[in-house]
Amino acid sequence: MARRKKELQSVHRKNISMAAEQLFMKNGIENTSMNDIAKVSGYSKATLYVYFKNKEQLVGVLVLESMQKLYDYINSALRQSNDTKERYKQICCALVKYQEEYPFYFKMVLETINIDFETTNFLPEEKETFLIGEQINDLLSVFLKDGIDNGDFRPDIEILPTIFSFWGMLSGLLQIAANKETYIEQSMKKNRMEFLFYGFELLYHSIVAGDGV
Amino acid sequence: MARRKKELQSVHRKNISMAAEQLFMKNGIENTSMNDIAKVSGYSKATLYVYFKNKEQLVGVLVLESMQKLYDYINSALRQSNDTKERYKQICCALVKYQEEYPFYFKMVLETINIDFETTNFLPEEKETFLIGEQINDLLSVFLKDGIDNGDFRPDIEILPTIFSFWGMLSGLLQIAANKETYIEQSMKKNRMEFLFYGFELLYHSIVAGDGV
Amino acid sequence: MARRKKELQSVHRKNISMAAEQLFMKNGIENTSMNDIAKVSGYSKATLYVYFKNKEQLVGVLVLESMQKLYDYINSALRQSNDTKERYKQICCALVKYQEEYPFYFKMVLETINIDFETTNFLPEEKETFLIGEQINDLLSVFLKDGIDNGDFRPDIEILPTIFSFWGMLSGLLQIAANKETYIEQSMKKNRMEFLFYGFELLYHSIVAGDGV
Amino acid sequence: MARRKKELQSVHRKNISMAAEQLFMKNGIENTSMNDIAKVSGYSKATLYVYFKNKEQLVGVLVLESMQKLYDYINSALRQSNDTKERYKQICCALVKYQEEYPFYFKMVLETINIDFETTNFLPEEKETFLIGEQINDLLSVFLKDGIDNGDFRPDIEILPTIFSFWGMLSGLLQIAANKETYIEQSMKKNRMEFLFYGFELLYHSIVAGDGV
DNA sequence: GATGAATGAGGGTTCATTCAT
DNA sequence: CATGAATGAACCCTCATTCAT
Repeated sequence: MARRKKELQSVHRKNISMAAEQLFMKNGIENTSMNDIAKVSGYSKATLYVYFKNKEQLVGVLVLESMQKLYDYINSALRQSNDTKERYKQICCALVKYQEEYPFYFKMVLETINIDFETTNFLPEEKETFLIGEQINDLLSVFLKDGIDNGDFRPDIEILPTIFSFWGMLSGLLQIAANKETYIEQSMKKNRMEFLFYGFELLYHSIVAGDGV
Repeated sequence: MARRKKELQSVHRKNISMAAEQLFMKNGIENTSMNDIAKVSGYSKATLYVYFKNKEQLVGVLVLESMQKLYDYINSALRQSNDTKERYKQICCALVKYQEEYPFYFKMVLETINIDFETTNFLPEEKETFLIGEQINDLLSVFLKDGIDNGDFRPDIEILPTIFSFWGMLSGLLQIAANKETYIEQSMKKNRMEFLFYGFELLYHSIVAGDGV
Repeated sequence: MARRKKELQSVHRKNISMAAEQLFMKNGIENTSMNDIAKVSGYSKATLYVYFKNKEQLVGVLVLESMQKLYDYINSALRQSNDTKERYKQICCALVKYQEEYPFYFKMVLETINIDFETTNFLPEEKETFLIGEQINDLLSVFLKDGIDNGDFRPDIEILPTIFSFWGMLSGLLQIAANKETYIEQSMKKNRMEFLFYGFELLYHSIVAGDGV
Repeated sequence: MARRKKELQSVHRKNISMAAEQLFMKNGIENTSMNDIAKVSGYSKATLYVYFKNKEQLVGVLVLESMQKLYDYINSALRQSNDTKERYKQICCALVKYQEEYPFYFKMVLETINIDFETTNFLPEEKETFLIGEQINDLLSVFLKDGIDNGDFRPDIEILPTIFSFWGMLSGLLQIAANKETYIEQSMKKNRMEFLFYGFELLYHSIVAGDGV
């Protein structure tokens, strides 16, 4: 019984958060009102506040969820193969998949996380999101080290700065691919995915060991 | 007389747009109200609408201005030297400078531009912004071609996809450097500029010709 | 069984009303939500409405309870001594004690009671509160008459108007002493109790028989 | 021209504040919404915020205004006569008049003023209200001293404690007279004013010099 | 009898925008 | 031309209350 109820609870939360997600994606967070979310989710505005403390927490939960999924994606991407290049590609694919599912949070994850982490107030969701981010970095750290050990990557690259650079660069690439899809299609002969893989390939050169790919 | 008035007009526009710019930088676009702009610029709220159709247009004009400046920065960056590597660094510095001056427009330029370019309504400013973007791309196109011709860059890179990839990647790098400054400082031993130059260098490897930098 | 249940009922009512009382004192009636009361009392919000018709009734019950206590206080104050002056002081002390315990109801008792008593709808609690008020007045009435008979009070005072005047004046005094405690301490050299007793003494003069205290 | 405009401004403020006053009196401050005020005043809700920073300030302004009037009333009451008893009665009449005009603020003035005066934030209106309160006390201080010098008042009364006691007592008396008007009329043979003057007279005895009134 | 779930109604406040002057 | 004045619409959020179970 208790179980049943708990399930119901989480169903409602899910209904609401899915409506929110959908709206955040279409219109952006700032341009999505609790009213909109209420309408789309089919609940009354007041009910939203039964399941989520406020809008901020609703966003926080969504970001956290997406972050967990991103971790899973990257984790399973790394398990697909032992070949460095292949693993790199899988990671890129994971990011593509993630961005397609959570276009909005993608930006947020890269922008908002870990500001004033020790000092100011942050929601529990924000903290957990941060921790998962750290775990993802650990995953990537191992990947890079393995690649260096294999001789696939240049031995002079620095792990952490490289990870962060890649975070920035890959997300920048994905964003431009998403935001300027039509323009890219018109000006070059590539569709979005082709463009992306061109960019991924390009970036791979930046760390690959001297004798080529 | 008519001339005089036109000059005055543009003075007022400048006063307003400068106030807006200043506020956008301090508080962000969303958190800057027309009221704030009116107060800082010294004009009445209604007067703002004499000189700008609405807030959107005011933003558009500012984006355009920043884009023009970006063009100038990149243009003069390329004139500083004939050495490919050096010119690359100058371009990076231009972007850093630009981001420091126009942190907000930076994101916008990369996100908003040329959506629905043929079909929907867009402000004249948006069109012009787009055109300057094209000119910047031309500049970079020549730069890349020169590099290939010199043997500094790999001959197999494709011009336009590379330019766009770099746009995305460099802006992603700059954004992450800006948004996670403190985190970067704490987790690695690098400050923002050191991190950035590590990233720039990394990315340079992605196009450099085989025999090294 | 029926009896048992009834007892339980009243236990629940007590639990709720005590939680409410505690919250009303800390935050005021207006700033205490049924939600707060539910949380503190340990019952669900809906259960509150099983035991009390609505918030108003819950307040009404609490006012009634406090009124009963006030009656007890005054009653026992009068039993402490046969000396008129001493009894007056004891009554004042009873009021002080009451105000300290029920700061909120104190005001309510003096403000809200017996408005539209004959005509409009009023809760049974309000009626009972009123009746206890009458009993208190009876107590005071006897006290005044005794004082007059003893020659301690001026013979020309009118009983009921005097009682009511004293109600108003003493409660006003207590309120000002409570609300401006710090100001009083700073502007005169008296703390709250010293100020109060100065006031009580002052007011005693208003009814004392000619030859002084 | 400028003058004309200023007048208009203040007309609007007056319209709004009068509507608010009326509603505050009828329903209390807490139970009066900005919406109500908008409707009654005939302005839109947004316009209210053009003329008053927020609800708090609107209340503050009203309290200040009433306080200024109270000062005027008391000041002119004291100028009406040189006879101590007569002046006392005039003051009481001033208070009656004040309470009739501003029943709501009467309570506020006695409750809210000068809490945390040095330390916390308070609106400029609150500060000014406080200052006028001080001036009123000065007025009363002189009145009491004169009475003592004349031999009309007991020489052993302490000025400030007496003033404060009277503030509390008189306001308590006025409040009870207002809140229980019907009850008073029914239980004694006095109407509100008769009851009040009985109380005023009673209280006068508390400070009058020994040989009677 | 007790409550989880839900909500209608309303709270104060902000903002881009309009329009008569 | 410049603006004081005004506002509709929207914002996030809270609350007392109800009702099926």
